[in-house]
Amino acid sequence: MYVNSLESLRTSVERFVALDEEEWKQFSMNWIPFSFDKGETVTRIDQVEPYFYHVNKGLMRGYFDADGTEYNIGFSYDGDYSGIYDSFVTRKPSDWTLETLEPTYGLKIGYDQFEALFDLNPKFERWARKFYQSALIGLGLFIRGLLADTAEEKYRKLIARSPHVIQRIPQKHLASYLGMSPETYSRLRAKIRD
Amino acid sequence: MYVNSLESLRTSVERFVALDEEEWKQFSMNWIPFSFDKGETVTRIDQVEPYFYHVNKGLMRGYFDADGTEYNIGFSYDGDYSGIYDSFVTRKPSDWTLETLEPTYGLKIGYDQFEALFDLNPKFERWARKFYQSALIGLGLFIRGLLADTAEEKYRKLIARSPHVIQRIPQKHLASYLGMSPETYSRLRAKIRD
DNA sequence: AAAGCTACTTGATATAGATCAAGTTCAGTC
DNA sequence: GACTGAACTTGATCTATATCAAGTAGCTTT
Repeated sequence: MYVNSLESLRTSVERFVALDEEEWKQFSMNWIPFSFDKGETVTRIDQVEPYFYHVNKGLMRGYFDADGTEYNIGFSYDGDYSGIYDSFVTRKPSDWTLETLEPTYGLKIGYDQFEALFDLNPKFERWARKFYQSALIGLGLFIRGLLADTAEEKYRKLIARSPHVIQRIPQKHLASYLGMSPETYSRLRAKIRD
Repeated sequence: MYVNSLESLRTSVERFVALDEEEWKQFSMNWIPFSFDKGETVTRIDQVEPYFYHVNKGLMRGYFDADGTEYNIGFSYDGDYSGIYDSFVTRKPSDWTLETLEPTYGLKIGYDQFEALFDLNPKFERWARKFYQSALIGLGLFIRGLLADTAEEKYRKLIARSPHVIQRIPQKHLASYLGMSPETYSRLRAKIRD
């Protein structure tokens, strides 16, 4: 994919702010490579999220467990940011788990280094503001679908919106992401195949 | 409440960043007072949200309408920020409506003036970053409840968390906020009164 | 390539909560 | 301060989706 793993992060960052070479050097200085096998737990419940991630290639899911049932809040893949943001921001133990669904590698940055970025250059804080803005918009759309859509509408919108990604994610996790049981998901799939 | 309406905004802003007098003067310069009666539509569907609001006193709800059913995503009251954030950020017409449930007044700032703040002083961008962070955390909690809690659990958590505010909000809007019908809300109320 | 898991499928049944319906109470208006 | 429409309550019924169950297909590991 990317020979130099920094390029993937740079592409993502420059979606929000343009940086010259000197700025990029400063920005990228404290990010460190990470790599996980498939099925590894990256951040576990009761842990304080130490890192903010950028996924170069791979796939992760964020979920929480309530009485043995898992609820996925979202997935991060090639070119996405990732992490347990509420714990990262509040420095309080997490209710959430971050786990890989594929071998996943990319770059991560620790909390103190992340915060230090913002004192180096206001552009970096602008990047973060825009990142949080976009994350907020994403969750707003997600909530809208959860509240107003029937199971069938949710399923139809998902395949319209993300035809490729859903090939890579086990159905039970997609079902959980859409707020329905795996059986319901499977039945919708059969119904809509026609 | 506040004799000088700027003081309410300042209290909110300084929750995230401390400002000296000069900085505060710069920050507050372009905010303008607003005032609405009860039941007024502040931002309507298909409008591009022109303002970012700070509610000094009063109560607003944000909702969207799907086939005649309204879904509340949240409320803003005394000391809260408010607005249709996705439209404000993307400059695209809104699917959402912002409406007052009480006479509401405070301060607002236009999009260009809001963005201009961030070029004046990096502290102002830090304030915005932290605001979006906190909004993101709030929506995460909201989603968690929607996905995993039963109607009764949602109701119990609401009265535990917001005993005072719920006195001010009509039940049908609280029901919609919790993702249940007004009848279910009413029945839970009767059940838990015991 | 057989064994053993886990993921999916499909059918039968159960249920939380929605919808429909008919009062009742309450708040705003003249 | 009676009138009117909206908000709430309570009961009866309905339904979308969950849960339970049993079988099948598809990976993984040796």
